Amino acid sequence: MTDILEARRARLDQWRDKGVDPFGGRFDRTHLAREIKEGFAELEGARVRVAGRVMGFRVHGRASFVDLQDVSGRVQIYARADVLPAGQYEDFTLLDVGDIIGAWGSVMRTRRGEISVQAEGWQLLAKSLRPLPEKWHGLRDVELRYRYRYLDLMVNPGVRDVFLTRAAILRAIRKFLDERGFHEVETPVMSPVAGGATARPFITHHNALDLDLYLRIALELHLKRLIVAGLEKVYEIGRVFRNEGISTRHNPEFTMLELYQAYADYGDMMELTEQMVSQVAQEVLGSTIITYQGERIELAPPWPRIRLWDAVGRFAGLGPDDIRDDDAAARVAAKRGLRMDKPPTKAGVIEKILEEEVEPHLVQPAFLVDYPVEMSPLARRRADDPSLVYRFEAFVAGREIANAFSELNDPIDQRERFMQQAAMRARGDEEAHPFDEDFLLALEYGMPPTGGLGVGVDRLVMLLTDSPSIRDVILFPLLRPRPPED
RNA sequence: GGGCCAUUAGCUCAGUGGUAGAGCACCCGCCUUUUAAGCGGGCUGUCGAAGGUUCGAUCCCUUCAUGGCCCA
Repeated sequence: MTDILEARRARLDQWRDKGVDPFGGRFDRTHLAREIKEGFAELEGARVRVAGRVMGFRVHGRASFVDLQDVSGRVQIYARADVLPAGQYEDFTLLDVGDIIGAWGSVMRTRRGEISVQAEGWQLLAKSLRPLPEKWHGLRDVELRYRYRYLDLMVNPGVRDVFLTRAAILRAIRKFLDERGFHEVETPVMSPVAGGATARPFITHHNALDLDLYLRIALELHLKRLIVAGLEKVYEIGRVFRNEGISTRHNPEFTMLELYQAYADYGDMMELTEQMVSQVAQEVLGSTIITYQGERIELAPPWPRIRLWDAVGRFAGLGPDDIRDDDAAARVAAKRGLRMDKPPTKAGVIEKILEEEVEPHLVQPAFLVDYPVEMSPLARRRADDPSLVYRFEAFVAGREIANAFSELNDPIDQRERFMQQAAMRARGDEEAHPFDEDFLLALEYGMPPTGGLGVGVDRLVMLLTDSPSIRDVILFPLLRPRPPED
């Protein structure tokens, strides 16, 4: 190991001795690798300037080949001693795999048909002092892939595609919403109360104010204040933080999209959701039909609306009367042997049954609608059945990808809901929604009827990139820190 | 939190109760259309950590660490 590092350092000194700065300045580039390959018919013979990392290096005596990788892909550099200016070929053979260079010359095709740039000159832009992972197998070790993601991206081509697709998805979402008159806003990450969802927050501390603050677990309550303010159509795409376990579906920090539309309701949100997801897929993948982990899924609207109690009845054989209140719920949980990690309240047991017995059946897109009020402290009650709220969750491939409701704008009902949640917290449910007096104050000024929607962006990206783990779509997933060894 | 699995060279992986291996990478030489270039020669180790069993442990046992998968 140290041999390789020493050899690279020696090479570095060699460049310096030659008067070459091994960490050069800017380089004017005219073409990306892909542009040269795709435009070869017009570019053949033309002079181009390319830059990138040396990923392969084949020396044949007085001629050499380099595979140069830039963000778009790879193009070969063909260097000949009798074409390059005096001395430059000899220097070229001193390159190492991993070095970053710029080169210029004419576009040509080799005898074997490889589109190449025949170098007429080149320069070193950055010396690499460490060996790259194995060129054929790439970086396989999952821990190393996450820990040294830059190497993963460098040598495993599919990984880069996933993250470029992620960027395209975010672009498509913003375009979709901007075209519909939504305003993108930014709200606090740190605040004295972490509400808008049921989850345990992270806590931090502001020194000058001597104040404990929570990292947000949702965007909801600040965005609704903006609806009170009259912005009418707002959205935020931002990081939220939940202090829970790590799994293939959970990372402690992840990205949520939330949007709120004044004078709309959850029915409008359903239409928006199915349109947005299918249009984003069409724009990014060129189709509304996707394959996720071997399942063929059609995302085009309309998606079926299934009442929650119908789904629970069909898949679990239970009705509202079986889980009428907390005591009944506890009996069902005991009878079914449900392993509850929270107290077996009505909300908790229904959530568990959905998770275990209903959601796995929802492979094709579907909306589960009309949730019990106990599960939804921020949603408006149904006019025809006050035990239910106007809420839906959208499922694709057995996973929740969106959650939405007609927002509760009655400050008196909202206060009662917060009090119910406080009671649940007193009974030991650490995830119950906190009481937020400041939010109630905003509601008391009057919030128009509003439809709100939350989308788990990482899960959407997983779906559209056929990724089995959330860590495959998060660039730097949380790992225990480990000091680098040398 | 529980179960199972993994951890051997920079990377990808074999392997054995008796002085540790391959390919890639790296170093030297040859080679002017190669592309997992080729040919010849060479170098590469705290076998995750600690303790135990043993004449002897990378291998067997225990604990721990990190990670993965499954369960909760």
